[in-house]
Amino acid sequence: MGEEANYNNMDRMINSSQEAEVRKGPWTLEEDLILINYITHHGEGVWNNLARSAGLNRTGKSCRLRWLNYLRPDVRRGNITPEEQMLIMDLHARWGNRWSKIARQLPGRTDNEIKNYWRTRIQKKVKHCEHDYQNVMLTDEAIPSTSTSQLNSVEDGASTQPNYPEYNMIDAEALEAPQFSSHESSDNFWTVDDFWSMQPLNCD
DNA sequence: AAGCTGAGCAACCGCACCATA
DNA sequence: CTATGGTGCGGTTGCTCAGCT
Repeated sequence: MGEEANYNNMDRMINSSQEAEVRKGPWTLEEDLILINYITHHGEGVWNNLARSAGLNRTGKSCRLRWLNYLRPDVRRGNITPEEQMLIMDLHARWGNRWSKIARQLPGRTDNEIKNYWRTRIQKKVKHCEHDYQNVMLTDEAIPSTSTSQLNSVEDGASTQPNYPEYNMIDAEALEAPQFSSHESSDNFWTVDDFWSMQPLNCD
């Protein structure tokens, strides 16, 4: 139903603009099949050439994105498990918004999906929990300020190792300390201790 | 039932980096 | 050394849909 609406929109887009121009917007089922079929028989290669050779009126960039984020056979979509969420949160705490790097630690997940997941789910929860935490601090001054030293401890990753099994999947390169010069490099930045101090996240 | 709103997601954009001619 | 083209990445946009009033 929704897809049909998309196709109708695409038809309108195509009809209203010059046919020769490179297409943008949602991919049609037909385009998907062409791309899948072409890559199945010829491999990925140079994307600009691929787009031309396959007869797709798309940029190589668009084809690459569609293939990597959606059409690849090993792409897993939806249903991010709690374990994956924990891993995403921990790796984000280590590396910041290095989505492609994070995605490499989650087989079948794409950087785009993780990025979207972070922005729509985790970031919202983090903010919500931070808000709750601030409210608690404002209303209960009896709580000792132990968090400062804990928050600083993120720099030595060893003290903050999560204890879920997926951690064994991470290779040595992946575990190297992140090269953060300062937190201002990312508005989204938060430390792993922030996470461990606020979990479980389902605090709503 | 209709309108509104926010969440979720696919896709695009712009920039940086790299390879090669 | 420089220009050019291809690729990868992070940020952002815009569309769709479900839930709410």
